[in-house]
Amino acid sequence: MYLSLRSEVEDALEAALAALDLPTDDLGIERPPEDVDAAVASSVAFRMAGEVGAPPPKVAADIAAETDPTGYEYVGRVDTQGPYVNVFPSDSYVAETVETAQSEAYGRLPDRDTSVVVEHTSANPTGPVHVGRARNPIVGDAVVRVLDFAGYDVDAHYYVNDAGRQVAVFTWAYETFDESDLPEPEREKADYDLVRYYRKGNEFLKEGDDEAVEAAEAEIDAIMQGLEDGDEAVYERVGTVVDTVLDGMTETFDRLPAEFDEFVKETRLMRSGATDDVVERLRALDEAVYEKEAWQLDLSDHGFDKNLVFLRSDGTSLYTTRDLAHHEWKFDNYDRAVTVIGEDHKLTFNQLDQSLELLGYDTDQLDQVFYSWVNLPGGEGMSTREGTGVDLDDLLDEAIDRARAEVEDRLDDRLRDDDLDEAGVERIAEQVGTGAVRYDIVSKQPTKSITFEFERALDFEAQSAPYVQYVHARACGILGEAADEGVEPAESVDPDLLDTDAERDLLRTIARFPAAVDEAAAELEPHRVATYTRTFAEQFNAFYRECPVLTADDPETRRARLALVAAARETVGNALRVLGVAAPDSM
RNA sequence: GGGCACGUAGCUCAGUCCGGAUAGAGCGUCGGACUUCUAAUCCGACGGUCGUGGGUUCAAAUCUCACCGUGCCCGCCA
Repeated sequence: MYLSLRSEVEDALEAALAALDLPTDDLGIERPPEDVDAAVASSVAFRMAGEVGAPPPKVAADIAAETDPTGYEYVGRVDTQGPYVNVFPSDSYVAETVETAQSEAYGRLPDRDTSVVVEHTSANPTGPVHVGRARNPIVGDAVVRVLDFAGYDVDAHYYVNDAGRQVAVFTWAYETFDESDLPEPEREKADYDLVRYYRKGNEFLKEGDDEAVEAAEAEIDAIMQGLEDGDEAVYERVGTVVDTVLDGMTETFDRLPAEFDEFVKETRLMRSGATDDVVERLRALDEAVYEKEAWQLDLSDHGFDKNLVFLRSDGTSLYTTRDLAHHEWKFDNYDRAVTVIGEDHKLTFNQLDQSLELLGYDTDQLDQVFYSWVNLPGGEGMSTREGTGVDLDDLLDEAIDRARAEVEDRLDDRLRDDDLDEAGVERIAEQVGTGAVRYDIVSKQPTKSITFEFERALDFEAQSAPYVQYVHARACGILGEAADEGVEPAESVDPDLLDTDAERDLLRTIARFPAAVDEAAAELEPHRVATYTRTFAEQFNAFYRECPVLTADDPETRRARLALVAAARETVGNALRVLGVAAPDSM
């Protein structure tokens, strides 16, 4: 609705400016500050003041006078406040917003007939997911949801690194060490079970005596070579380790939840011949050089100091080589490809982008979302290999425990009489606990680094998931109560019935939701939706305070407000779904 | 040394892409509101040289340049 209003305002302003013989290329359309009542505003008068030779307020008044709302569906009154031209929405804007927002699909944008593959997480399958890695599935899954909601046809992919050196080390370690030499696993789960071998192996390679390490390295190299040569037995050995660990990790991702449509293995691109094929084409490029027995791309003419090695001197491919084949495959199968990836991969990714361009691809179809690392207080990093950091499973457990304690605490002085049983307590604890962790991460700009603080992530008060979830629960509560009393939301609403500031502010915020989705999708910034939910919650709470619904003075107002509550519930419910945060019916 | 990112209140963050209305929240501190649709809520007070300095502009947190600080990267690892 807001998007339509905005484009109508553009048309109306353009027409007014043209009628005044003024340029129409810069309309200065913006959203006014919260304490200004207009829905859309323009600072165009500043820009025209010089041209016209009159002070901005005078110019604004002239433009406003020339702007004719008739013929526009959503443009109501046009007014000025000093140098600003302010546009107020029409009655049908109000009525239509309340009506359309009551639909389950509110905010979902029309199909764009465009397929997008979103690759995210793609963490090495080497062990339990720790909090440092958690930013990727959380942001990645939110990007998937935002794009889906914005009308794209989205597939979520996890690119499995099953051909790298680390996996070879892992396979060797798994086959070499005996369980009796390992510590107890921290959890009864496949990834915790197997990571013990990986850690033991790395420790051995670091501290074992030279001769033994050399022998181990030879075995590891043999595994790498086996993969490169297409040795089925080696694929199978590696696959056993990778699949087992990945199953454990997937269980953790499911808790968030972060869901994948497909796990694409690197080895698939080796076995299919795609990697060899791209190597041939890379070698044929003008930028290809053969130095120190390794094939590389000299990208210095394209702004890269460092050569990109794509074939080792022993003839094996590198991660980036396989990733080039991987991206060619994406280009063949999708209209767009988005990768959510840590900023430490930025250089490599830019080289990959450049290489794809040299291979003749249109890399405008390729987008990346880079995120910064998550650190522990005190500047300590997190490492699977060394076993430092906070496991995501532990964080989620703790979050749910705290949420459960919170629900139980509130049980006694709970006003609402809805017979909350044990399953209900558990349901709320999981929705709130998991939601809090997820929201804490998804609500921040990915480019900013995060210092992970347990207490802050699990603060259930304002600016957290529970704060927003509570709004949804409150709306559900009112609607449930109304249904019990046999009161139905109004099907069509007389805008005059919703004319307090609180009602109008809430309505305007509801109307803006599709625009928020559109912007978040365009910029690949799901945190914008989180920012939106926060504003939304504030507006709803103001409405809740100011406007009694069930005890409103007359039946028409009651039903009109109820319709507004229904619209609010769908809006905040869908906003939470876009973020991947549960929307509880009660709390 | 070079490249990229970040720097907004004591702390955690929006706002920066696309320059415009007194720079907004939350946490913390202090003071208030539950016989009224759920107090995981709300209201109020206190708190800011938007890292520093220059430039562009009628107008700069936002654009631009320099500098400072922090992080990441600069491997025949991923």
